[in-house]
Amino acid sequence: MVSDTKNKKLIYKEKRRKEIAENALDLILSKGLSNFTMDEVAKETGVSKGTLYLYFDSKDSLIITAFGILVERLKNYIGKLIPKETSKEEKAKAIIKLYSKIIKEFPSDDLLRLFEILINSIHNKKRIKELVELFHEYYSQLFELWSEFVPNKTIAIILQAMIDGIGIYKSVGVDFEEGELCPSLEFIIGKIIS
Amino acid sequence: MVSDTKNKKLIYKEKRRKEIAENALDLILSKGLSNFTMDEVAKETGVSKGTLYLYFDSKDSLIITAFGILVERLKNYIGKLIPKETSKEEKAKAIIKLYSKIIKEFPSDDLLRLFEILINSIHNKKRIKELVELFHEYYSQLFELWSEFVPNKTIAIILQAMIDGIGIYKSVGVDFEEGELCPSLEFIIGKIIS
Amino acid sequence: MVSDTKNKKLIYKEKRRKEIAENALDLILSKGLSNFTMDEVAKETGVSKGTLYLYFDSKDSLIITAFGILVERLKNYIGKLIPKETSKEEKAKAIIKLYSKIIKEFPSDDLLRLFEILINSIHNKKRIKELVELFHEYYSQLFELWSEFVPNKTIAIILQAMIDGIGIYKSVGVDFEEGELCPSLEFIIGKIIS
Amino acid sequence: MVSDTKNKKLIYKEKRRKEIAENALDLILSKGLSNFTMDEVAKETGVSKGTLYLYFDSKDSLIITAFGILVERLKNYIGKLIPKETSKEEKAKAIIKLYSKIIKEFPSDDLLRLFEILINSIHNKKRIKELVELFHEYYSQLFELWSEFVPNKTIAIILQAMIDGIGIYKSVGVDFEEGELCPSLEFIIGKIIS
DNA sequence: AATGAATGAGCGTTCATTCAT
DNA sequence: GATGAATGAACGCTCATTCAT
Repeated sequence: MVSDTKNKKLIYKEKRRKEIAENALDLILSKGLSNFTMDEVAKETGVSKGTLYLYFDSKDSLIITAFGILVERLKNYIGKLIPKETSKEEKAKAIIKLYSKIIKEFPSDDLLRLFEILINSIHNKKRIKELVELFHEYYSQLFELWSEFVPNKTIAIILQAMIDGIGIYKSVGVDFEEGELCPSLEFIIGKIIS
Repeated sequence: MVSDTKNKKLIYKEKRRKEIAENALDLILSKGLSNFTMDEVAKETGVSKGTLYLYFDSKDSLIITAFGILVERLKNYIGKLIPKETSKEEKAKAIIKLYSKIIKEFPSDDLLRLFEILINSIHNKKRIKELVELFHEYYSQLFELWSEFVPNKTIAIILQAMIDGIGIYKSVGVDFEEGELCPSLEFIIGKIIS
Repeated sequence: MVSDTKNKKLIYKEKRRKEIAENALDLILSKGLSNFTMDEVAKETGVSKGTLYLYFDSKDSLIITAFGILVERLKNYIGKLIPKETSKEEKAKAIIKLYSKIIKEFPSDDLLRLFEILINSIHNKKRIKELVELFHEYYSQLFELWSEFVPNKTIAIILQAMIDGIGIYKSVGVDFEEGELCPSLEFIIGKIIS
Repeated sequence: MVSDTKNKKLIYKEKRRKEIAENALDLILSKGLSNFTMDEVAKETGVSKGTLYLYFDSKDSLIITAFGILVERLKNYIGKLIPKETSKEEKAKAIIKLYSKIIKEFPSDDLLRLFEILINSIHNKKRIKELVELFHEYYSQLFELWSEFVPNKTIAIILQAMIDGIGIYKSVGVDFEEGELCPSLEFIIGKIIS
């Protein structure tokens, strides 16, 4: 019984933690990593600022948890889009379609903020270590996607880097010929997985 | 004579401006955009904080100037490596070699910080506008490199995005098989410009 | 009960706000509007500077609140002195006496500072708007005093302007024949309300 | 000869001093006493900031000199308007007209700034002493104007205080019935000098 | 467990004044 | 005599973190 109560409490606490982190993430996504404050997180969650420190040691650890949620979101987003086709040819087509879709929807603040958080944390040893671990969860899923079509994992990673590079380029104002982007992407991917 | 003295002063002033901006850039590169302060720039340059404002209107304009220097650095770095070969075939080989070199030297904090500054400035309308203009100077040079080998400019941009994407990936801790990276890159570029 | 606690807190908070504003007012009165700093207000109140900003959005809003207290003080001061006589003749005499008293007590820094704050805020659109609203509370009370004896409101205002003008003159060092001031005032008022 | 050169220099220096002070005054009139800077004075005069300190010991002494010029200006303005009529009756009418004119032209920033400078200097012992001396030059001229029509000097001062009070009231936003102001003023003055 | 008042170190910026040239 | 670069103390304001209740 006692352990039941304890369990309930733990579950409640975990729920609360997540709620806070989600609000933090929303703020990070909308205002940028270095423009969001603990005050706002507290206000958004409807608790006092002190309460945040019952669930998180520091702003840093809140950022890390928020980052984890972002990674989870992106994983789910991609997961749903991953082609289930069995024939290799159809799968190839589906992948091209998938990435065209992703790219079309850029600038996705989500992806950009993911890199913002990562890049901004490079001088924070402790933080970057934890973030990179979470980030791995996200990209390893993507690399697998390519694995069937390319000679080795490194090429898979490079292709994924290309996609993210395009996203960042779009976000920071590189001017793509809007109509040319998807066909060009298809052209490139086609060449490689052929 | 008078104009000589004036000229000397202007040159001196310009030199001072650059000195400050370079110190600012160093600090940005070493501590990150959101961790560097005017106090530190002053200390590093050996002047008082007030002096900085004789040369720059605001922290923002100092950041923009520092960014300009960074862009210039990257341009020079690339400029020196750009192949002068005339035969198309040799040029192709040279490009592959060039990018292998660039990638090998990553994680170059320079490139990463360039994107950090850009990404972090997205919520600052005035600043991002000026940064993007400077950024254009950098990447347009690169796009030209590819133009001979690809059907359109967009593909050139995508290839460059891929290179930058790899740089960012390396910087944030994606683990490339060190030995595989360059050959893989060559494989991809080869496929595309073939 | 809950609402009781809440109430207590609100009252406490309001008390604190007032305490801060009163200290600010004291400083304004003693050092002048453009010489008082948030640091001093904090020190005087015995709190940290940051705390001030829990109670006031800005220095401006603190000034406005302090000004409100000053207006209130002046209103109370005048309120107590306002004649309750019913016969018009007696009331006239009482008014003359009232103003003689006010003038005798000059230079009242209070009144002078009231105008200092107003005059110094003329280039601050937002602030002056709020100050003038508060100022109205003060002088409309005074104008009524005269209304019974003069043909129109404008004359009432002018008479009040005269009183304030004398106050300012005394404060800035115009040398009145001390013994002549009150009789002269009585002479003038007598002429007008006759 | 030597003394001639010296003289010339002195004259030149005095001219320069005045030029600087006039620019300072213009800035004070347009931006307010606590909003003008030595930088702006230098820029406006076309000299370096350091040069200002060859002509003035401090910002304070520049303010005092500028104040003197303002007083001079007001004296000239009034001087020109002072009635030269010989018959007492005509002179009375002329005075009423004169003050109607002055009041109509309010809010004259000039007069308001005169009081702003005075009021703001009350906590600056050295400065206020010098200002008051200059101020006397201005108002003593005005008091004489009334002297013929009133029983004593104090009443003359009070009437002048009334005029200045109206000016200040207008400047800080007291709402006069525009059409009523001059007739009311005439009514009051008429009553007193009758 | 939760609060929210309080802190205090730190930030970007301003400006009267000085002084080597 | 004139310069203008440099100073440095001060200012208003912010915010992650703490702690008594």
